[in-house]
Amino acid sequence: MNAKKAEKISKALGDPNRLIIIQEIRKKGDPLYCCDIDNVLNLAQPSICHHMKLLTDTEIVISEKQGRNVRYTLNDKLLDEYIDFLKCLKKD
Amino acid sequence: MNAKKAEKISKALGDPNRLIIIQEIRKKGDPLYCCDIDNVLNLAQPSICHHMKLLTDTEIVISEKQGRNVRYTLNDKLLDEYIDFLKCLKKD
DNA sequence: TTTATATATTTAAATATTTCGATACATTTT
DNA sequence: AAAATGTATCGAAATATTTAAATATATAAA
Repeated sequence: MNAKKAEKISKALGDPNRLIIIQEIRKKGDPLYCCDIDNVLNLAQPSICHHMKLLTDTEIVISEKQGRNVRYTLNDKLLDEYIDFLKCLKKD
Repeated sequence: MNAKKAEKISKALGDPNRLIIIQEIRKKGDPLYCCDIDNVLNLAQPSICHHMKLLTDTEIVISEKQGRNVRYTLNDKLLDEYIDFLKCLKKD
């Protein structure tokens, strides 16, 4: 992973609401719908939508349209690549 | 590490200049002075200072005053804790 | 096919971040 | 003690991010 990508992911993770969203996806066992987040976050629907867009744009969260819902899952592979980037920042 | 701390670190890493600074500290073998960064970054001195403050506030970078210079090193321990936090976001 | 539900987009305001010039402070050198 | 050097702070402008109201779109249910 290059620095630009790591920067984007860091930025995506650098917000309290988005961290809660990610933890919620993780907690739910994975597949989670947009509306599930309404219950956890004290935000208007467009705000949640904005955060979801940010997370899916970086691909750290993957979205799949399912009927009129959207199903979200964590991109474990990309998370691993991000972790590897961070490990490289330490001594070899 | 709690989410609040992880958020701060993510935010600190979510900037191209700060990532360059961190990579530069890493590249240099570790101890690096503030003025070393002038050569790498196209930023005014107060801007660099601002970024260094942000990085040291989160403790991801450690500063030690040495004469009229400041010596910077990476906090590998905290980086590890951050990595552990990220690992917990994945499936157990 | 009208109505209801879930999500997305647009627009605008509030807030936060980034940047730099001016200046201050601390230490070292002369 | 004065000058030089390295870093920090203040204040302000430019830019980016976060938020929500209004509205749009897409699918499902009635």
